[in-house]
Amino acid sequence: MMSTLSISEENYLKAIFHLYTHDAGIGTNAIAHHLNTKAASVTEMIKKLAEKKLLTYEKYQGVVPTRKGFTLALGIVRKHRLWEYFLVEKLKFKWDEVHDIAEQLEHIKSERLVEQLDHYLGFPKLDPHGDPIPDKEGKMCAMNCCCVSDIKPNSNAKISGVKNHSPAFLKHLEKMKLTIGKTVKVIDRNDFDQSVELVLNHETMYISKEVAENLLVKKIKG
Amino acid sequence: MMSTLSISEENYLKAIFHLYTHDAGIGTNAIAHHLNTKAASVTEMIKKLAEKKLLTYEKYQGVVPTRKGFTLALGIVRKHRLWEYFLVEKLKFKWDEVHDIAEQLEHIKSERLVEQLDHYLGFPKLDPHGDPIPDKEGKMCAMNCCCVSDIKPNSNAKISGVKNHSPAFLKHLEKMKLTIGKTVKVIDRNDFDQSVELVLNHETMYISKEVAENLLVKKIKG
DNA sequence: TAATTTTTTTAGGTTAAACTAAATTATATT
DNA sequence: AATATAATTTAGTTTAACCTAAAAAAATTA
Ligand SMILES: [Mn+2]
Ligand SMILES: [Mn+2]
Ligand SMILES: [Mn+2]
Ligand SMILES: [Mn+2]
Repeated sequence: MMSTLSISEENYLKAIFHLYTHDAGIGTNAIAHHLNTKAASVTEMIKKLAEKKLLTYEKYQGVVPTRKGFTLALGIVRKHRLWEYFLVEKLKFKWDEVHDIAEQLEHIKSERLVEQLDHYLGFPKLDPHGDPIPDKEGKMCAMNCCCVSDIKPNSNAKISGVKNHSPAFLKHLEKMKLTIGKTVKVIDRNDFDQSVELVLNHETMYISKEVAENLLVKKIKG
Repeated sequence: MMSTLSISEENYLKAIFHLYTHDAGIGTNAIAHHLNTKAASVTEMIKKLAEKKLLTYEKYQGVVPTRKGFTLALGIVRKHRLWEYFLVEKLKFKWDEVHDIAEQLEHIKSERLVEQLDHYLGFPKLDPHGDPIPDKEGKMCAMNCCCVSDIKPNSNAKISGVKNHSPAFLKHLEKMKLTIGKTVKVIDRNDFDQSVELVLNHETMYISKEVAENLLVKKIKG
């Protein structure tokens, strides 16, 4: 009744899910770029997923995930983030080392495994990068955050996540001690290079435009 | 330099390793049966693995794993058994539920992951079925065990493993409380049906020929 | 609107891993 | 030794997932 998906199919579904939820247009090229394949391959796979009612597709009109496709994608994201949490909290990996391994682990097929793992980890709500972990029903907490570059000067904020997940960026943040949970005060934005001045642990520091745009925070009163 | 193996290649290597170390002849048919494929598919794969110097092969003469192939196979077995241990000890799976999941997990590619997992688990020496877990260098403890049917009457023995790993057999053993570590006294073997009489927890019980042949024990003095 | 550029699809091929059926080699039986 | 049986290999297909190059459609720009 529920023919099991191949790893490729799962990866396409997940890519479409991500593009869909990040509002970005879900064009054939965008999907191809996201998966490191070519547009022609995407068109083929899209047809197969449409056959399986995981998304709706009309030629040249792009795709939209169906309820079923969306739910399946959420399940893969759930696994990915639970495994990342496991790798960091239990196996002592750094937050910049876990994504590639989770890309493999997310395809392990066993409902029991996911539920037991979730239980074992204490039903975490957020993964090591601050991304919400969907629960068994696919529900996850809303992330009302914005990037540092959108914060008004002279306000306090708590670091809550990253937009860019590249190891290079993550390592850079860690070196600067800009890790999740830390509180910062945004002092000012420099018009010349869009760098941002802020205070972290009572010390003044400057972060580049690139960092400010990819570091997510939540405003806090004060 | 070390082209990474596909999941299929890994499964063939592992099957050959198992047949090889259990003395069974490594015929094309035996491998095919072990992997649920057909002999023709085996011949093809064998050629590829021989190309990669993971085994030696001469037409109609069968195969022998090379040092390199043997080492790689050991690495997969190591991962399989470490994951089984993890599933039972940390995620509270039963010993009859872990094999299929470990069949998937054993193919996750990350040296770091295996070493961290091993460390996290406390470098276990045996998996939930009593099979030895190879260490990082491929060394594992020798299992000087034999099946209950080979034990002389009136001797004590400790349950140390299973020959048959099927969930049905494992569940059956658990129901009869014949679990690893338990001590039993072998009383007698019945000539009529080869069933074996033994004492477990001060109670007399009979086990069938099939059970006696697939339950592994270590003799103990007394 | 017409021309140009970009995006998407189609057509046709490749590769890994499977399969069936037929041919070949090895082993066992008479 | 001749024959029958079993194991193995070869030949020829299939399928999923990719690819390149060309065609078609859509979006931009002039
Ligand atoms: Mn990730
Ligand atoms: Mn993450
Ligand atoms: Mn197993
Ligand atoms: Mn085992």
